[in-house]
Amino acid sequence: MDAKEDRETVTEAAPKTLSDKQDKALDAKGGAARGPGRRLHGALAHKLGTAILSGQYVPGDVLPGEVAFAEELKVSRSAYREAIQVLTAKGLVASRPKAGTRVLPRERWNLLDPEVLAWAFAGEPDVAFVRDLFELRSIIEPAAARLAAQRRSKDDVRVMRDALAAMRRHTLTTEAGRAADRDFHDAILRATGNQAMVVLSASIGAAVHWTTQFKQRSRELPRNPIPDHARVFDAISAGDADAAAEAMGVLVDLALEDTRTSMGQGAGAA
Amino acid sequence: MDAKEDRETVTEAAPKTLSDKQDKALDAKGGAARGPGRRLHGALAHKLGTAILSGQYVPGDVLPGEVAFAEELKVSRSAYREAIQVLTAKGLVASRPKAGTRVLPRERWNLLDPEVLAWAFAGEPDVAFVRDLFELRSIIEPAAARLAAQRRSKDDVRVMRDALAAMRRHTLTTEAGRAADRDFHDAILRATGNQAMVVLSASIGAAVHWTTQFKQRSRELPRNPIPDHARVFDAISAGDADAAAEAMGVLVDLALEDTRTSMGQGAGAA
DNA sequence: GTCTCCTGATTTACTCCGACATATTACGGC
DNA sequence: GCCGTAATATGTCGGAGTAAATCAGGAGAC
Repeated sequence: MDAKEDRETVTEAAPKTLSDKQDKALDAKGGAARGPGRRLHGALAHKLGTAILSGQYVPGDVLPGEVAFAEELKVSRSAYREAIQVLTAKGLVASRPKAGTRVLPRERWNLLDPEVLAWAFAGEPDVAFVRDLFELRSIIEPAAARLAAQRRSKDDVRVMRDALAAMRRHTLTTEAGRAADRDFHDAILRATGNQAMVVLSASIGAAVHWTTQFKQRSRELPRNPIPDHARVFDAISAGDADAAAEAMGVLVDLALEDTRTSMGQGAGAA
Repeated sequence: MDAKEDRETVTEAAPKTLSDKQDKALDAKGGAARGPGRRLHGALAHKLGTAILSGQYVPGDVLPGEVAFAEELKVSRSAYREAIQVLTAKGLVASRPKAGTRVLPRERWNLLDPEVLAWAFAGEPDVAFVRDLFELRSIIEPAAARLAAQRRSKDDVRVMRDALAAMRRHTLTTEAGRAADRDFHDAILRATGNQAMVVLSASIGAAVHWTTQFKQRSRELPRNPIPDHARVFDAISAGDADAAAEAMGVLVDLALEDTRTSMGQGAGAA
């Protein structure tokens, strides 16, 4: 019937046919919505993960017992336990018989896990953490650009060129433009031929994605980011390692500056 | 009575009082042993994780159905599912109703997760991957040393001095010495005051730990690593950022060289 | 008299089981 | 060729029983 109309909304598959009981229970608690492809335990993990990342539970806190908490959340123990296993796998909590499930110290958290990163940015982001991420980015990306300039294949260059063109067409104000931005940086990391770099790319890309959203939130971008990207592309394309590293360094610094001023509206960042 | 005698076997706490049925089932499959603090689903996740990391299952492969596989592994469906949730959280697999559980492409794997890293080094390590990790290390650690030189507190310096002293006492041939080595590098990462760095420290530290074991496996260390570390310490202690970065660069390069020659015995590394 | 070590009881997570609900794929009818 | 229907595997549920770690109590040594 109207299934076709729903399809026409394209892109992200909207939550459609849902079980009534479970979602009401979660929605009632103000928690994460559940959609297709998003199982109950996944939504639970999201809910609990954001609660921990937002400081609602601090390291050392011990969660209520399985039976009590599962009942409070209106889910079965199975679903609750599976959610806890997810959090355990990401280093957020640890459970032991008799001792209960307690939140681990922050340094045990896998903060570079893309999902944890998403949880960290679900609420108001920690300004200090964003600064740390950009600092990491300012170390990784110039080095990656240097390696990419030395090792890039024709195919890598083509992908980067396409991404750059897409960035020109749409701008960073559109989702398509931001996706192109991610593709551009991702292509550079991949061109290094280093698996570890590619994995970090997923994390850093996620972080950039979230911070970019915050930039957009406050006002129009004051500066055109295309020339910076073009300089990086030209250097990598020409195989000039030093120039690539330097251009990328400039790009990241400027991005950090933009983000800082956008976010600093609330907090007094120097 | 004889409990004391058991203690005298020292080092690794041997699995002692165990449930009989489960462990026999796992041992029979040649799988991961289960000990205190190691739950059944954790052991299962380890077993399946190593199977995936070792290439026993390749991306795109679909695992047997829940009921069939759980029965084959001699565990309940609950325990099996919880193990799968762990693998899902680390990006190794994804399950969908009717479609089954399939192994995701490598770029989706959270290779920087300490546990995944451990699984990767459980069997014969991939030489290319070790090279990638050292390349990442050669980017991160010098930059971290630079930041540490600028920001280190008195306390940081003290921890580093203690670790260095411990390295001198025990050598890298003992476990205590290797722990001191980890502490030293960890202290540097922490001294940067950057959370993201500290998290990476856990990953890189794990990687270094595993590769160091491989170095030990082949032969005595040909070179004394203390002077390299001492140079780094002196530079950081003196607050000389450039010297710290340079000394750390040398240290990592030499470590890579040692590892390469040790591992290259089998594979023909240039 | 105080402290340490051992032993036990209790609480909690862990594991297992069997059933039902739901989502997705694949087949067959229109 | 499109749409509805049925089959199948994952997802969710609730409860029962097991194993393990912590806390409290008591016996022994200093």
